[in-house]
This record gives sequence, C-alpha cells and structure tokens, in this order.
Amino acid sequence: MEEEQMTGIPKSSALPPFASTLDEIRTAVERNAIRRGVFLINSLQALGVNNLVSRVAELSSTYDKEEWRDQADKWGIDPEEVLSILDSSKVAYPVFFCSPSAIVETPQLLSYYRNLAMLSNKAMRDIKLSTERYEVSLQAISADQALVVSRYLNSTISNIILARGTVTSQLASEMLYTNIGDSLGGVWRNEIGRLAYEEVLSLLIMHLYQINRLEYIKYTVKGQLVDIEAEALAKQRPRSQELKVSEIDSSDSLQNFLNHLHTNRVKYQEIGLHNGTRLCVDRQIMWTLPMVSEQNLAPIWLLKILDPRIRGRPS
DNA sequence: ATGGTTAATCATGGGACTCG
DNA sequence: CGAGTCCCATGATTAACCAT
Repeated sequence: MEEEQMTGIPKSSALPPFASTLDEIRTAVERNAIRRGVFLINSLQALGVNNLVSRVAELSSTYDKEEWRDQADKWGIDPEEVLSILDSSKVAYPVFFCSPSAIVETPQLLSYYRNLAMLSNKAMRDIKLSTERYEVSLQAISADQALVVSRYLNSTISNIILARGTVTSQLASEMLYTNIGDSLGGVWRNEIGRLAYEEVLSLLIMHLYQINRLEYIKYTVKGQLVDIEAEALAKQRPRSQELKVSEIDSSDSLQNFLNHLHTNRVKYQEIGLHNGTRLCVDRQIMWTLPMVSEQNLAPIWLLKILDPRIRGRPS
C-alpha cells in the first residue's frame, strides 16, 4: 500500500479521467461484434461452401463401396478400423474421405477435405503440400499430385476419427465449419490492422489536405467483395496506385474518394507532402529512403509536418 | 491459504513484400 | 512464381500479483 503511494500509480481501482467508461466500452465491443460478424458471414458465404457440400452429397450417392474398400489403403485410409466406424454409423465414405479421381475432377473439393483434416492453408504450404491454387480452380491437378494430397488428407482425417472412435452424420460439417472459422479468424485479424490504419490515416490525409500540405497518396486496393476466386485470379499483385492532389478540386471530393477507397479495402502505402516529405506508412514495404539518418525518421517527420510554423509549398 | 485479476508466453491464422 | 519472412492479431494457458 505504501509502495503504491510512492509510485503514484493507482494499481487497480481508480482509473484515470480519460479512461473509457463502461458504456463506451460496451458500445465499442458491440460495434466490433457487428463488424466482425458481418465480415465473417460475408466471407464464409463468399467461400461457397454449399457448393462443395452438395458436390460431396452427389459423390456420396454414386460411389462404389467395393472400389473404396479395395483402394482404401492406397488412398491413405485405414480400411478395417475407420471404414467400419463409418459403416456402423451409416455415413457415406465421401463425406469424410476423398478419392484421387474426385479430386482430379473437382479440385475445389480439396478445400472441403483439407478443412475436414483441420489443416490450414498455411500449414499445407509449410509442408510443401499447398492446395490453394487448386482450391480456387485456377489450375488442373495432376493425378499423381491428387494421390499424394489425398493420401495425406485421408490419413489425417482417418486418425482424427480413430482418436474419437465414433462419427455422426453432423461431424463432418462441424469439423468443416470449425476449421473454416479458425481461418476466417486469421483474415479478420488482418482486417483489424488495416481498418485501424484506414481510420487514422484518412483523418491525417484530410488534415494534410486542408492545411495545403498534401501532394499525393500511394495505395493498393483489394476490391469490394471478398471474392476468393477473383482475388486469386488477379494473382497479379495489386498494382500500387497513386492519387495526386492536383487531381482533386475540393475537400469534399477528396473525402468522397477516400470513402470510395474504404469500400474497396484500401491499404495505404505512402503519403507525400509538398515539401518533399514522404510518410512511408506501410511497414511491410522495404523502403529505400535517401539520407537515412536520425533526422528523417517517421515520427520526427510527423512532428514537422504538423507544426504550423513549417509551411508547405503553395500550390 | 484462497480466490480473483492481470500480464506474459505460446502456437497459429492469413496477407503481403522480396528475392532468386 | 514459389519460398522465405515479416507483419498484425487472436485465444488458451501459465505465471505473477493482489486483496481478503
């Protein structure tokens, strides 16, 4: 207690006057839930999981049980143990396992079975078995590769089922959506950072424009919808674009432009000022700057450009 | 000692830039 | 164009701390 007085830092009870109120926090949490929720739902629907599920249903009604029993071992499925479990629960084999031929025919199904195997794209990439490009149907998969990947996925799914001992008719979709949810969580975690930048930088950009310092902004956009296929198709990395202030005639039109960018998932890269100052805000980019020294580190630049005593070039 | 709170740590996720 | 990395972020778990 005495120690607390010495530091002058209140430990638990008294919050500083600028602390958010409980109501403010509840409002913020609610907004986050809404934004995150809508984002997750939209992203999930954009994935078109339903198509995969109905394709699996088709396969389930036409598959040849004998063939599967014969090939099971080759396809990475433990025949006696696992298939017996499926039999006793009256679950069709393709609900849980893939055949290489089905994968060759419909490569997008890799997404379904990868998720059943509870594997992320990242994990697949790390073990050199990435299926991403096939999942978005950009590329046909060879029979050889289909077999290799099928074996791995089936084996993983096999062992999950063995570890549990039982399956139910719902289990497949529970596994599917659980794993997809985890992946979408990753997408959202990226959005958070981007949205924060968007929020802060748009205010800064407007301010710089209004005090007549802004020369240009450089940015990339990902586009309006979370369209997996279109995004992968545009494999061409989003081209960096530039808006010059000379193209802008008023504060309102700049604001409109920024709003337009925001609906297209913008990522700001650089903000340029009349006096030559560059705010390199994208920390991913390896910036090559002239005269790297203590003098032109970003925080110092910020102070300089916000200091009204330092004038921008009149335009 | 006990129960309730915070603050680190750890394992992961996807996105995006670089380089060969 | 793929591999290697870095970046922004999350939830669960563990460790540290605090009041009773």
